[in-house]
Amino acid sequence: MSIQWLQKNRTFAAKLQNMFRTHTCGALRLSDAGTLVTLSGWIQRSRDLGGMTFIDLRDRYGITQLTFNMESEPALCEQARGLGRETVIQIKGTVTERSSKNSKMPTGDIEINVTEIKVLNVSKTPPFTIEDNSDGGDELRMKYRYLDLRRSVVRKNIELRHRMGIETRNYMNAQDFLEIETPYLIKSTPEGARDFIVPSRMNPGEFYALPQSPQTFKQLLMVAGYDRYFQIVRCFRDEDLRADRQPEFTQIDCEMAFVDQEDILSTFEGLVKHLFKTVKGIEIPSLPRMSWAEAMSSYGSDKPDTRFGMLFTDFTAIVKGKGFKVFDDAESILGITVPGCSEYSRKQTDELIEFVKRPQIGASGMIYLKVNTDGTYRSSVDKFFNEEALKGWAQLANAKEGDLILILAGPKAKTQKALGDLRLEMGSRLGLRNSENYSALWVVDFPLLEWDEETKRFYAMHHPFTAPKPEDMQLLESNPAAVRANAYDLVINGVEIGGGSIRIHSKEVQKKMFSILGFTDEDAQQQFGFLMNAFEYGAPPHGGIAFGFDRFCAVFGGSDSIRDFIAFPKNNSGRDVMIDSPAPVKLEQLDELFIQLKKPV
RNA sequence: GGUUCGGUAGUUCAGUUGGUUAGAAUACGUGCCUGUCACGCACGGGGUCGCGGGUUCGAGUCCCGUCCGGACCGCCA
Repeated sequence: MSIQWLQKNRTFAAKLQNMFRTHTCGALRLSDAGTLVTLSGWIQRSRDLGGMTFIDLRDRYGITQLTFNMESEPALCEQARGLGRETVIQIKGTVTERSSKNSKMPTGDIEINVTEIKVLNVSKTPPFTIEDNSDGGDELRMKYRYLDLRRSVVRKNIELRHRMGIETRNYMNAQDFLEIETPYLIKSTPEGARDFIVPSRMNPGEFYALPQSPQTFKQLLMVAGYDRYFQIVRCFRDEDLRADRQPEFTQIDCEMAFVDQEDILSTFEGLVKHLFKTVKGIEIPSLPRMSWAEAMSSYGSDKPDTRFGMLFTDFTAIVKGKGFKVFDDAESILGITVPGCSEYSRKQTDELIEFVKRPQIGASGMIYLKVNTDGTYRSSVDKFFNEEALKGWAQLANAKEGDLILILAGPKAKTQKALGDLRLEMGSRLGLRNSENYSALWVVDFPLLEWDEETKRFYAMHHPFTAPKPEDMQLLESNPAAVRANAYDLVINGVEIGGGSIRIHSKEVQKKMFSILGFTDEDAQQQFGFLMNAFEYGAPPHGGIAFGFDRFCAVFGGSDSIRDFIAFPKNNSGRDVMIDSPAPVKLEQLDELFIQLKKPV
């Protein structure tokens, strides 16, 4: 698919010819036999058979086999034998049909009978092999990322990212969106993630911040009348990292004016479908919508993996108060029905108990019910519940003979999360999370606010510019926690790919929002006065969405980690091990910035 | 801030209950080989077992500390 896409979209091959090459290493076919060609590339590997030597010459486009014959060209053959891996060479020769073809290679029908070799640059022996199954570990591959990028598996990811970017721009352009750049040196704001800060030499003691997103700027563009904006833009967050989180990452950032939630969802459902179709060649059905409340109660997550079932069953009503203390003390008793696993051994169920008790999951235990194929029931709480009670559980959970019911009990939110993790684990164990299958949906009707016990205040679940649903507006004073927002997330295969909302466009509502979030009027004015003032000059109703571009690419590439979709990513500790950053700076540099370190490092 | 797994040849890894000279594969070097394509065969070089301390007659192996890397929790509007 990658090659087809490139052929369809490039005119490069025709323009390629120059002194270094007439063709790429992926271009030649049997129909080119007899042509005199010049190729340049890297030596992937050579095979010396004594009488003759084969070299695999590699570039971005593929691999072409070169042959050297001891009988006809002994000097050239000797020279070829002496060339090490990753040497850069330029050769001239004739395209020849192979006597033994290799059907595994696109160029496998031909080889180049070489008449001239020019070594353009030699290479040290690379620290790991430049192959699909490289022998290099992650750390080494990152240190020599320029070598890692030569591997076709990584290159395909980078190409995928390029196609995603181009097709995004194609779609957005066709929909009359303008791509507009916004500044990277902006101002630190208290809400949300920690900012990366940048000292200002010309304004001693003052600092820029790198944007976590262009949020306020895109809203100001709406006020300015640029009613369809997008940008593929770098964003920065100084928080701890994960396989799917980098300190700098890329968003497809979008905003529209004179729209409601429906308009936004349908516009960007179009983008999602366009990308699936043009990049993956898949026609996906219309995206289902699920309320946040349903996602939490049925999947225990606001980003449900809907590639498989195992929805939650709430057992609380039928098992609580029957004399089993664990259940009687629990706020919520929830379970999933795992199909076809009633034969699980004691060892296997113990393993699952171990799994849910890990501190990261945090359940205090797990109860199971095996609905055996002979119609009997076997549970870990047989002492407390008779056969008839267990039968009731199975009925409630819609369990068939041969199924295994796994039940967790405890505080509601914690139990939902733990069971959600267990559900994903069971999905993985049963092979139901194939990265080639796609299940995308919108999660809608998020709560506007989230209460934080530690700081005893509300936080915006999405961000403080999100508009409450008009019908919930009256609850804003009386019961803020119950207010739902016109906010939505795009979820694909259990990964949060995008999120957005309808924004507040009235100064009064925005002021009220800040006051609920604990801002004084002065703070709000100081931090976000520029936005609220702008709202006084005819701000249109507007809303938008942003997609995590790296994650989008990773999901399309079938990977959990975004690192291989970023040319030069950082490691778990935010370090670039190739250039060795971050790094100390000279004292003179700090002096210029009027910065003094607490302790000399 | 926390949990957890790992660090041994250039590289990926094995190394049993603490016990003789730390192994394999691959890469690298040398030689042989005319249809290979992960070519094959033979030979060879290659080690501060992350670092520091401790226990012990004896530590790659056990203990403590520390550094580095991976995954995760907290965090990430």
